[in-house]
Amino acid sequence: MAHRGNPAYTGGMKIATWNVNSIKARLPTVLEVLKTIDCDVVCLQELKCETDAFPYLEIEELGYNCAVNGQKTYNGVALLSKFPLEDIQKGLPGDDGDDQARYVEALIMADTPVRVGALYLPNGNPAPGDKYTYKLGWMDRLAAHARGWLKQEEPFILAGDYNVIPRDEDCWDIAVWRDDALALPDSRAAYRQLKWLGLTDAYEAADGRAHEYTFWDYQGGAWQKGHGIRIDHLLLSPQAADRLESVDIFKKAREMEKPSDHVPIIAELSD
DNA sequence: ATGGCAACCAATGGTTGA
Repeated sequence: MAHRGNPAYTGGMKIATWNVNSIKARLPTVLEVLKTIDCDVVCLQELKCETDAFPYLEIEELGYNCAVNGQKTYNGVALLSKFPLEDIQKGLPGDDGDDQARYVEALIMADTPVRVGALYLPNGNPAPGDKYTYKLGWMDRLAAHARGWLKQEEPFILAGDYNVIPRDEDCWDIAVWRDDALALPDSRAAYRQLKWLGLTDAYEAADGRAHEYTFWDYQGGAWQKGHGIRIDHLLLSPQAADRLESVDIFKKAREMEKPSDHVPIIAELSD
């Protein structure tokens, strides 16, 4: 793949997920980051724009095919791929009546095709409440969908903003987060349920260090103080996990001009 | 005691996010 900048490189795949917090407000930053991290597949969340308003031209110019599930003002997800996309599906099965644009998947036609789902899991606050119930229901639907995929025994990846802090050491101060929808026992149990199905958290498998984060609040100088949380994850099927080489959190994105409050997390897979 | 920060839509403030 010449686009990797290494003519001798003939395979593998770099896949990133990043909550951009408005693709319109962030476009110059997004384009610069995408060029820098140079991934084959990118999952974007919180586009905050309708499908037709997605900046297709600018993103396609970087060599990406785009599958977009947009929505006005809120949510919105996109799947970008330098390989052709097939079987594009928007929304999770069982989403009937759910008008929130939080999921898009496609078959990435790499040498070995990989199915990828790009997701923006509900925040769930305040908990308890309707929003928390919606979050847990959404996670159940995601697990049901993953179960169906696992039966195919093919490589697949569910990547996105999960809005779940998996472990105490994935935040700067668990005392602050313990009663938050991102860390409550039911949220963590639902995340563990995904892992018990046989999915692998790429970060935990390839790195696993405590106090490495993907989100820092805009408020209170959280970035400068190191007050972050790890909530953006890539979950890999066994066939994808077998190929996991490394994971990198692109923290540089948080100190750029007009940054998102999230940064990309990147997994590299071998052939 | 409150707002803090950023983006959005709509409207000169309210809502959402995490």
